[in-house]
Amino acid sequence: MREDSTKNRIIEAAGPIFAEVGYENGTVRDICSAANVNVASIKYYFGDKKNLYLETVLYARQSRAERYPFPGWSEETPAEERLYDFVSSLLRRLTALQGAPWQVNLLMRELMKPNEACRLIVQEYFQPMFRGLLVLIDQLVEGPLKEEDRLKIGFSIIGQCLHYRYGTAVMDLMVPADMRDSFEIEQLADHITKFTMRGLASFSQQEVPTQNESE
Amino acid sequence: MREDSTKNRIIEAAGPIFAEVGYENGTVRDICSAANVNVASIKYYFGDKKNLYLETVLYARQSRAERYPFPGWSEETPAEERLYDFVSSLLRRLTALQGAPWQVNLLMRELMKPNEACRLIVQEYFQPMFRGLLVLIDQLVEGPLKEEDRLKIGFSIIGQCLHYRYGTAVMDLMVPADMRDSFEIEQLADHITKFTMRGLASFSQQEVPTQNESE
DNA sequence: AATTCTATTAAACGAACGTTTGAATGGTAG
DNA sequence: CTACCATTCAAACGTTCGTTTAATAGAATT
Repeated sequence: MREDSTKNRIIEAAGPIFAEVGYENGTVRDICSAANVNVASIKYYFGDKKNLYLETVLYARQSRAERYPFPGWSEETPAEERLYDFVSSLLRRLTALQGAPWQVNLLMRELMKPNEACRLIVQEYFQPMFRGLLVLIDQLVEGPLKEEDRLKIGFSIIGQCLHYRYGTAVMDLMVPADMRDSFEIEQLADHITKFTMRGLASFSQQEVPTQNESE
Repeated sequence: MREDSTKNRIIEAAGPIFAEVGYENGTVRDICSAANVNVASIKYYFGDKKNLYLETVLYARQSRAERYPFPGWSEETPAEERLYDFVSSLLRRLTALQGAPWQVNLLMRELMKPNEACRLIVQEYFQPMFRGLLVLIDQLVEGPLKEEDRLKIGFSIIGQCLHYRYGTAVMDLMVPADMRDSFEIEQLADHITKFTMRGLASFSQQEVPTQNESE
């Protein structure tokens, strides 16, 4: 799979192009030109452009999952440290503020299309991460959580992280150039961790509702 | 401007189309068909398609700023209530979880393009909101804040909100259907407000660095 | 050696797109 | 009535796109 076959060369050429300009703006001629293959190779190896795109997204997902695995903690790792590791890993995956590899850009592009078939693929990419986060949240909060609160807390955490990818326009506008040093991944992870640890405190002594008093 | 002129009819037809399928997938023929005008009208009124798109984005920005203005508070409004109002207004602007008017979708689409000229327009749309949020943060935190922390806190807040728009794929996947009732705007705003109020506590008794010990 | 399969190529096809043309329409002013 | 102007229209233009064809060369197989 890591070989220099023609099929792989096409995918590796298509990836950055699709990631940068999107599916409809990435022409097969550009891709084939970048891969040094004939345009007919698309039909020969992938059937059509749509399927080339699909295989490219699959390839991106797989290559991405192999890098930056979420850390495996030892038993006595403090919960706050785990949260920091999680946040910084996620930020690193998104490589906030700087050029991300095309795999990330492509997956992010897919994540925001509401009605595509590729969505399931992206969900496979995010769901395990999110489930891991939910487990982590349980460890951070003393006492049981309402399921909806677990989810909302999870969304609060990954929302803070993802914003450094989605909101680049806002970021670039609001953060002066001489302050970029304070927005490196370590410092962002530090902020989000502290902010979140405090935010979680609201739920630590929360009453868990009995089964009778449902809203 | 609110008249039923041909030009306006074209923009109002182009808006939902561009918002749903994007610039390159929205054809002038579809737009003109929806507006019941001839295709040549595009050139006649807008010059070309690119300019039609630009005017449509401008129109969306203007119509959107008029609705859902951020609330003006009285002097004695508690800071936490102001935060709740801000968050719920923002969420309402984004109309999380349900179909948003095309103006929002179009502006969101623009917000994520990193290299477009339209970006300045979107920044005009978001910058005042963000500046207002920074002022609010100052009121919520006792004592002075480092500028970078003000920004990070601001990003934490709008990150939590925007995620309910960007991350619809994750949301739809993780939130079971019978739990959607707990994800209405009021409850989301409630969660984010509480979560944020706690998170802000980390900064309330913070030491403000003297001018000498810069970074 | 003859045949078959795999891979690649130049060239063209048909469709869809943004754009443009040139005429027709209808109201208004001279 | 005539001339003028803004507006609308059907039709076509030129380009680009994804796709397909038919031919070719080499390797593998019989």
